[in-house]
Amino acid sequence: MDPESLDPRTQRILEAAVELAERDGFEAVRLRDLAAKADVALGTVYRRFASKEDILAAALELQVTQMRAAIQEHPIQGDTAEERLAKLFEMTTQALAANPKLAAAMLRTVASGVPELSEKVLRYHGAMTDIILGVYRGSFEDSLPSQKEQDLAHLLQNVWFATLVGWTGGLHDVDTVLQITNRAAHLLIKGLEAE
Amino acid sequence: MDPESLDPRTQRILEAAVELAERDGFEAVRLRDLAAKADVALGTVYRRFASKEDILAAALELQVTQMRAAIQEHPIQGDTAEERLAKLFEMTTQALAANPKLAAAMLRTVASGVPELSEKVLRYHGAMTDIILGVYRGSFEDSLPSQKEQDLAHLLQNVWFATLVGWTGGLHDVDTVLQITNRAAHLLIKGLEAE
DNA sequence: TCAGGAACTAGAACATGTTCTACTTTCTGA
DNA sequence: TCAGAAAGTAGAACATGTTCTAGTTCCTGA
Repeated sequence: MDPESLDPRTQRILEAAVELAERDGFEAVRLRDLAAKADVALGTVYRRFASKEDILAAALELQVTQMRAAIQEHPIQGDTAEERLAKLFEMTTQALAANPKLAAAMLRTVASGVPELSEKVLRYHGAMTDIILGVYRGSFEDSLPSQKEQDLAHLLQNVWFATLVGWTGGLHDVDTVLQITNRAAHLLIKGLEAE
Repeated sequence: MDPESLDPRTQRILEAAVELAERDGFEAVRLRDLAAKADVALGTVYRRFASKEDILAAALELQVTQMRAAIQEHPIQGDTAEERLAKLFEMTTQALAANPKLAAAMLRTVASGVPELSEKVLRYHGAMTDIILGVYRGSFEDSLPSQKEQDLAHLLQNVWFATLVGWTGGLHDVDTVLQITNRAAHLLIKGLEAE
């Protein structure tokens, strides 16, 4: 999922989608505009992607995969798992908040429930869980994570995702996203210890 | 939000939307079909609702409000909060699973991030939090809930929501939704006790 | 009662996602 | 090298969400 590994047309299509979504959101990713911007024919877009949402799902996958690589490259520092997780969520949430319209478009795609997307959504999900797990443990060595660790990673991802959805829906602001997610991390870790 | 309190045309529009979504999902809620089924003109649909998603958001709000009334009427029995919450999630998840396409359409709407929907989404959210809080406490008396109780309700709702989205997206099955949600309830309650 | 306005209706019109067609260009393997 | 396949292109065509128009019906307040 290296962007370089993609053929040039696919790369241009994804770049154009991201730019359009950044500027004006999901509806602004008009496929005629997208094709023009990427300098391909509309038919070519549809040869490579099944739908508009498929394009955005691919863009998301790409971004998350790059993020995982970046974090493995420059590990997050911190003495406790809770600290490291707080930094992770701070970083990633700020990154999303820097382009709120793009973030909303991608979250909407993940939540669309379109069966054709499940493969890509699953890969996004897996990458995100890996990241959380790696940060929690403080390393990306691949000794098998315990069931408890997996539960924690999965639950935190769910809380973060749902809270971000609330943010994109105008239910609360970015700070609230972090507060809620950190509260969840705190409580879940405490709960696991108490078990 | 009593369905009876709605004017007949609005009621017919919402009923038609739910029927179409139950049978064939979000895309099948074609507004021309919907208007025909509800026996109103297309213009009337747009006089009452801002968009297709606005209709589904209204339908969701209605269903959740009815659910809250039903639960207040017939409280969930159980000795511990954890038991009662497990029953609540079991009931509600099964109810959604009985009409998976409708459920997917509604969740997709909640996650769409369309700003115009935020008012309705907020009301849905509030009603759902009330339900969880009431079940947790074992009563709907309105003594002020503590911050901890609110946190718990909010977090559980997030986990449940995100997991349902995963289910509608084909990431896992209904049983998994319940396992994850119950695990979260267990850990969060433990975490709160340990604090 | 009735004038004026609000809501409704049928249907055209428009925007955009998606598909299809006819033709051209590029790649691939014998 | 070159024939056939695969991929690309321009653009028409179609489906459906959304808006608009013209005319009708219904309600409300003086």
